[in-house]
Parts: sequence; structure tokens; C-alpha cells
Amino acid sequence: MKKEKELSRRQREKLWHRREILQAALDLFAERGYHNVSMHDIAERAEFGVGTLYNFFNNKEDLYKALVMEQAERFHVALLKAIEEGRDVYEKVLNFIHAKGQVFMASTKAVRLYFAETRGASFNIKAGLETKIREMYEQFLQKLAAVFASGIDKGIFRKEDPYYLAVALDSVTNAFLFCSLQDPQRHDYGKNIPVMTSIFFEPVKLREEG
Amino acid sequence: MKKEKELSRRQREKLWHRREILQAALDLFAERGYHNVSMHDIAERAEFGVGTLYNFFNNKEDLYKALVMEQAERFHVALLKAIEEGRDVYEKVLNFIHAKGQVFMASTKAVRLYFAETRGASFNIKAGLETKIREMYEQFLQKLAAVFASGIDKGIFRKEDPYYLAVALDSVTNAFLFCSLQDPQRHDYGKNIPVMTSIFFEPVKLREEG
Amino acid sequence: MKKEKELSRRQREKLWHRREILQAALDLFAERGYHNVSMHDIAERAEFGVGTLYNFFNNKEDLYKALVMEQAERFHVALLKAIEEGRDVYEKVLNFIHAKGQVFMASTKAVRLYFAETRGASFNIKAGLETKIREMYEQFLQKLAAVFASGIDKGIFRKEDPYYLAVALDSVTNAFLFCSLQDPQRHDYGKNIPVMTSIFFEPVKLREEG
Amino acid sequence: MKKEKELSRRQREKLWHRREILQAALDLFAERGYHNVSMHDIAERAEFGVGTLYNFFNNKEDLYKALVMEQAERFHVALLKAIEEGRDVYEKVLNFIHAKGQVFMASTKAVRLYFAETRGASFNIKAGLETKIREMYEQFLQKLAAVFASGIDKGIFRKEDPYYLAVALDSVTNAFLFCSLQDPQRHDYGKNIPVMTSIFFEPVKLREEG
DNA sequence: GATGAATGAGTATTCATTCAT
DNA sequence: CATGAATGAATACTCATTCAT
Repeated sequence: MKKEKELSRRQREKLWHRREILQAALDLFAERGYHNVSMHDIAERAEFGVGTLYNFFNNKEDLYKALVMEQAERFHVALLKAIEEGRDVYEKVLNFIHAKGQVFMASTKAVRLYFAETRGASFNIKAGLETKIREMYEQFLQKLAAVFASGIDKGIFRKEDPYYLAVALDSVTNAFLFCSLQDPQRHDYGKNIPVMTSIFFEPVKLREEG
Repeated sequence: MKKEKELSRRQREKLWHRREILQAALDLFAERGYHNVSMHDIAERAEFGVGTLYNFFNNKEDLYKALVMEQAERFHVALLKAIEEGRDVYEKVLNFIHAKGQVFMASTKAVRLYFAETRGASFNIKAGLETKIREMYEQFLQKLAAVFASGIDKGIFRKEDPYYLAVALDSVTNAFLFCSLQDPQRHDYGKNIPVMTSIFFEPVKLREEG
Repeated sequence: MKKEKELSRRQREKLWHRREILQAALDLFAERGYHNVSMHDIAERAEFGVGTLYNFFNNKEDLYKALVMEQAERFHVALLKAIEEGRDVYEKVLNFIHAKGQVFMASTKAVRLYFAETRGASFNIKAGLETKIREMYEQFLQKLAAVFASGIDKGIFRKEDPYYLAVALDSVTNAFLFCSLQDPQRHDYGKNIPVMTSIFFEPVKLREEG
Repeated sequence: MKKEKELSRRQREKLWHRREILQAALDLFAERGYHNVSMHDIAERAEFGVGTLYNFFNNKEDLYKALVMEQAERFHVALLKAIEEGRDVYEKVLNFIHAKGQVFMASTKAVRLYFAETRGASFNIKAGLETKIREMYEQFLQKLAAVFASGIDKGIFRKEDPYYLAVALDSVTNAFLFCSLQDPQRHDYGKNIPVMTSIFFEPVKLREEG
């Protein structure tokens, strides 16, 4: 009998097909948006028959949800890891800023979906999606807030509600990433990292701890 | 005899009807999003026949564009006014923060569209829209950046690129407004104003000029 | 009291307006065909409001029928006159051929409608129209057949059923006119008149009587 | 193993379905005309769902064009064959007259479309159609003209421009067919064949060669 | 008579989903 | 599992006609 982690060829193939479908869907949704992509479009891009899609996902919405959740989790994991790996508060925040830049810039297609979902405009489509992502996002904010809380004690950050400092930092990174995505020539996320640190860290302490 | 600016009853009625249609459309688009609202839905909500909508707008997209542009201009004007009316740099920024809160909280439906358009997820729908709004937004950022530039000279703000300070402030206000819209019980935009001032103003100078 | 033929200014104006509407309709129907012209199009071209059209005609179909009947009668009268005015059989037929060329070439727009109706493709639109025009056409064919009948006795035409000779002559003139209308540069109705006479008249007798 | 020309069952079925749709469309268009037939009508008559029609044709116009072209080609081929198969000029023309009668009388529905297109009243619908059919028709006229040209040399036909003799013969056959279609009881195409031969052949030579 | 805003039935077309093979 | 032809509900848009002014 096989061990749990070992998959039969069939199972491996199936998983692989699933990935191909999701990749095709990601490309198309990012390019045109949920409502301007048909199941036929996805099937064609993925080089499968339409019916095959329904062997993997119950319907278009499910496919979309699976796609978004997958990407959201990827981001979530990467960002949490960045925060956790820093040895001190300063490093954690810088890690976060860097990681967000790297991960997002590396997968701009997914980012379009991410923005669409967290800020955005796809409304009733998702019901369940929204809550799950919101929960993940909330969890992430709490972790980041904890970092800020710890940093405030050490005088590294302003004495403000750490939760809202987290919200603020996240929104500023988003904004700068958005600029980069819109016009990479003009806006460079990397060059803006000093702006962000300057805004959030207490100037004096910045030098001290660094 | 009528003055030139006075409109005939027919014209006044037509204008009023146009407004009713746009209002109905705003309600529905904000609730469900562009693709989940049909022209019949709008007509019904506005208490007109479907055909009537087409006497005012060439097609669904045009109706949507008109709606979004109208709201965007309303916001644009209000925010620019807030910046311009402040007597000093400090007041201008505070005015902006307050005005944004007031205007946005007062018309949450429009805000959903606004976010959907500026950050968002409605893709090919708009072509021309996107550029117009982006131009308006850019113009607004330039004005806000000018305020920051002037404030930096006076030592009120950190010495960073004023354009990105403007981007950052705008994104932070957005984020806090977003929190308020999502869960007004838990998040209060007004209470966060100190956080924002604390983040953007140089702490010492803050007291001095004030 | 006015004499019957004298019309009040109102009546004269109304008649004139009716003519303008029909002229606009003729232009448009000839250009685009019945189904590709809207009442609004006609109203605009005629420089009237849509409602006004309905003061003159009960509906679009009626307007169309009135237009077609008017033109058909014009043709009918002109062709009958041509036949009747010739002093002998030979002249009658030549008159017909000439008159048909002149009248048709002078009002190509009407001809398009005429063809559309007699040969054509507008089907259920007309119900009553078809029969009326067919009757007129039949009456005309009888007259022309009578001319042929008389000509056969005199040995001017082949000894064939005069009715079908009439049908044949009419169809040949139509065909040549059609050629002219399609490509006036290449096909000249006038130059084809000898072909027609040559086909229908007995060659020997042609010279004798002429 | 299948030969190359053999189609899979799926393909054969699809082709068959296509034929059923075109047949239904032919019936309806011939009865009511292009604009008075809806895609739903066709789908219902063909016993398919509406969507199915769009798996075969891009839109209503394409369906119509396909239909008309198919019929036009059928006629074209049949008439050309008739001309070519005759052993001498006399037989060729007679073959043409007979074939036209047989083919057209056997498919009166298609004839209505054919007339509508070549003479007729469907205006902007077709763009490309018109030119293609016109080209085919022109090609046919050239062939028929060649026959006349050859016959003129032999003294079988009047010394007139053979192209216009061809036009004339075609229009006369059309006219007689039209009569038959309108009122088969009264008008019999077959009985009129002598009239046509009498008109077009030189009387003396007719007997000689025959 | 003249007007043109309002109407809503009607139409072409799309697309998520199913199911027989 | 994979397929793709078939489906039909849904939707944007048109246009002949009406009627209050």
C-alpha cells in the first residue's frame, strides 16, 4: 500500500491538470476580469474541453474562488513568514515591506485579482470568499499589529493604536505597489522603501536601534 | 419672458428624470456591481420603461460612465476645495482629512463605485473612463503634493518626496474609510484622525505651528 | 363658398407636408429598404416630429403603401399613356419602350421600390398592396397584349400568344433597365432599344410598315 | 479503419444538423422574408435550441448568406451544366430553358430567395453576398452570351450583341417562371417554351437546323 | 395640427451548464 | 476521465406607437 503522500499516476495527472486550468483562469481573469471571461475561454486556453472543467470545479464561481483562495493563501503565507522571520521589530517590518514588494511584483496577475477582491468590485460573486479572505487578512493585521505593539514599547514607533498603524502600513505598501504596477517606469517600489520607513519609524530611535 | 438660464418645463423635467435614473443606477451598481445589474433592473427601480433609459444614455456603459464621472467629479471638487481653503499647510491637510471623511461617509454608495474604479476591478468596461479619472486623481495628487512640499520647507513634514507623501496620506485615509465602511461599529474614521496626523506631521513642529 | 378645387391655406399646407414626408420616405426606403428605416429617420429627414407622421398615416405600413401606390400609379399612367398615344402598333410599342426608359431612369429611387414590390422580397408587409398593384399590372399587360394581338394580325409580330409576348417584352425592358441602374457606364438602355425591336418585331414586316 | 473521406459519426451528425437548420431557415425566409423571421422561429422549426444555431453560424446574417449562397450555387451549377451539355447551339439554349424550368419549379422556396437577392429588395443585409452572386451571375451570362455568339455566326440568332440576347433570354425565362409561381393554374412554363424559342431563334434557320 | 418623451413588446446574441458518447 | 454539441434563460438594445402639452 502506498504511503499517504505518494500519489498514483492518475492522481498526479489530475492534480497537474487542475493546475493548468487554474493557471489559464488566472491569466484570463487578470487580463479581462471575471465577467469578461467565459468557461470556453478558459477551457481553450488550458487546452481542455469545457466539460473537463466541470470535473474539477462545480461551476465558474467555484473555479474562481479556488483560484483566488490559492493566491491569497500564497500571499498570506509569504507575508506572515516575513514578519515572523525578522529577529527584531525593525527587521520584521522591513522584511514585510520587502517581501510584499517581491511577492507582489513577481505575480502581478494574481495581484490584480487580490486587489479586486480585497478592495474591490466583484460584489456578490463570492459570498463565502469574502469572509474567508477577510479572516485571513484580519489574522495578518493582528500579527502585524503585535509587531507594532512591541515596537511601541521600545519607542521605535509612535504611540498610536498598533492595529491602525498596521492598517496604515499595509495601505501605504499597497498604494506604492499600485503605483508601480500602473507605471513601472515612473514609480519604483524599491526606491520608496525609505519613504515608508521614514513615515512609520520614530526618526531618533531609527538610528539608535539600527 | 424667460431668462436664458431658465429652462422650459420640459427641459427641467427631462433633467429631473435623468437624475432619477442615475440615482437608481447608483443604488443598484453599488449594491450588486456593474455586471449584476440589468437595464431592466434600473428601469424598474427608476420607475421608467427600459426604452426611456436609452433616450438619456446610448447604452449601459455610457450610463455607467456618466454615473461614475459625476460622482468622481463631486469628490474631486470637494477634496480640492478642502485643500485650497485651509489658511496654512497644517489646516489644509487637516481639512483634507476631515473633508474626505465627511464626503465619503455621506455617500457610501458612490464610494463603492469610486473604489471599484480607482483601485479596482472593472476592467475593459471603461476605456475612456479610466484615463479621465486617473487624470483627475493625478491632478489632485499634485495639489496635495504641493502642500506637502510647502510643509517640508517649513519643517512640518518629513523630508521625503512630497508626491509619495501625498500618495501615502491618500491611501491611509482610504484604508481608514474602508474600515469604517466595512464595520462602522468597530472602526471610527473620526477617532483615527489623530493617528494620521501623528504619522504624517513632524511631532515637534506639530505643536509649534499649532 | 370655395369651389371644390380650391383648397384653404390649411389644406394646401397639409398636402404639402404630406408630400414632404413621402419624399423623405422615398429617399430612405430606396436607400436602405423598408426594415432598415425607422419612423424617426423619416421624421428627421422630413423635418417633422414623429408624432406628425401619425397625423398623416395610421402606421409605418400605411405610409409605405401610400408611397408605393403613388409611384406605381405614376408609372402605370405613364406607360398606359405611351401605349395609347401611338398611332399604329409599331409606334405604340416603341413609345412604350421609350417611355419606360425615360420614366424609370428619371426616378431611380422609385424604381427600386417598384422592383422590390413586383419582383420582390418584401413579403407580408403589404397584403392589400400586392393585390392592387398586381391588378394594375395585369390591366397594363392586357393593354399591351391587345397591341400585340393587333400587331400579329398585321404580321408585325410572331404568331404567339399576345399575352406572353407582352410579358416577355415587359421583362426584357425591365432587365435592360436593371442593367442600366446597376452600372450606367457599361449598360445604356437607349442603345439596347434596337435589340428589343429586333427581338419582338418580325424582321420583314418591320421594314414594310416602318 | 476509416478512409479519409469518411467522417466520424459526430461529424456526420453535425453536418446533418446543419442541413436541418438551413432547411428550416429556407422554409421560413421564403414564407416571410428575412426581417419577419426570428432566430427563435428558425430554432423552433428546426427543433433545436436557439443557442445551437450559433454553433453553426456566427449570426443571423451569416446563416442567411450561407443559405442563399448554397441555393445560388445549386442553380448556377445546374444552369451551366445545361448549357455545356448540349451538343449544338440549338440544344444548349433549349437545355437551358428546360433546365431552368425544372430546377426552379422543383424548388420554389429557394427561387423566392434567389429573386429577392438578384433582383431585389434585401438591401444592406448582404454586402459580400451581393458581389459574389453578381459575379456568379455575370459568369453565367458570359457563358450564355458565348452560345449566342456562336449561334449568330451560324445564322441561328439575330445579329445583335450576344450579351444582351443572353440578358433578354434570362429575363424572359424569369418572367415566365414568375407567372407560373404566382398562378400555376393559369400559367404553364412548359407551354411557353415555344414562345421563347420563337422569339429568340431566327424562324427560318430554326427549321433548317432542327 | 405639431411635438417628442415615454413606452414595452420583440429580437439577436451570449454563456454557464449538462450529458451522451 | 475527457469531450463538445446542445441547451435556454438571461440581457442589451430597438423601434413603432401613444398621448399629454
